[in-house]
Amino acid sequence: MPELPEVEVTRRCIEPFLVGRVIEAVHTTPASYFFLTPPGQLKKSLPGRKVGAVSRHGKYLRALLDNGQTLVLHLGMTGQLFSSGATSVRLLSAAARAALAPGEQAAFKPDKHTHLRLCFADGGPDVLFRDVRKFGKVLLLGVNGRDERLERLGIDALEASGIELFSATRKKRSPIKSLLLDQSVIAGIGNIYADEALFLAGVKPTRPCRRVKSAECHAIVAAAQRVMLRSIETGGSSISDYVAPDGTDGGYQDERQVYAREGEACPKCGHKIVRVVVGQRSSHYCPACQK
DNA sequence: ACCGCACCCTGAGCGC
DNA sequence: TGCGCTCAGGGTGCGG
Repeated sequence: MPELPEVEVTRRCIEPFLVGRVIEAVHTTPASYFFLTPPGQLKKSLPGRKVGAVSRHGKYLRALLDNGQTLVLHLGMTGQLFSSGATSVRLLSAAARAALAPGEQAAFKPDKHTHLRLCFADGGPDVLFRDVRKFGKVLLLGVNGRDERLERLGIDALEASGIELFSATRKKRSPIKSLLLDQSVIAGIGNIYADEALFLAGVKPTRPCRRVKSAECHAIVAAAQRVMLRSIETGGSSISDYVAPDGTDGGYQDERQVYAREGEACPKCGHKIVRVVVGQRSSHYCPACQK
């Protein structure tokens, strides 16, 4: 599931396939809530546009266009952004995977889940946006276009300090885990990195915000940044459907301490990792190390 | 005002 | 073998 590190890895990988290229044609699936900007409008507005910088805020990607418009992408739960040259069995359906000989890699062919496909005037590789569960988003912002969901975002998690988190805890009663997932406070932290950060900081996910001390907030944010930077280095977490744009798997899932390790031994003390539900999300922690 | 929860979607995995 | 149920979860929006 793409969180900040996976989105950043995606940004770095897809940037060379976007920057400086002129869009020639746009292919999409039919209109759905996936398209905040209707497909018809994308097909009308995007051709002829040259792509400039590709940036990221939280889990959102933004591609600046030469006319001042911005193409905004959110990978949602299962979004995959990659170039047409990528090969990976992870990009294929289970049925297509089963048909492959062991070890064989096949080039990806656009399927019913490939909601956006950008073709370029230079005739080089296409850029594809595939999303099985359609929780992702595509939005074309006008020159001075504003979007509430983007303006609501808090400071990017890599730029944050404990101060933003601590000041938010003073106003809330909810569990600290829920606050970490609140994108309007700190943007980019998702379920995996929230659990990992709370483990490293020794704070139980269910602890009410008001009972989290300032020093603990600093520790949580520092830990979140540490695990996310490390995850970016290793190519992100390839749990669920995430795959980097070059078709490779990330490596961070192998470094998880607690996430999806219910019943396993805590790496610090050997206690069994426990799973509870906090704010409709499964949360994993060590009952001995996290108070 | 704040918080919990349903909902959007599809495929994997499991039990019968 | 095959069907049907459950679960996963980011973000939004509603209702208590």
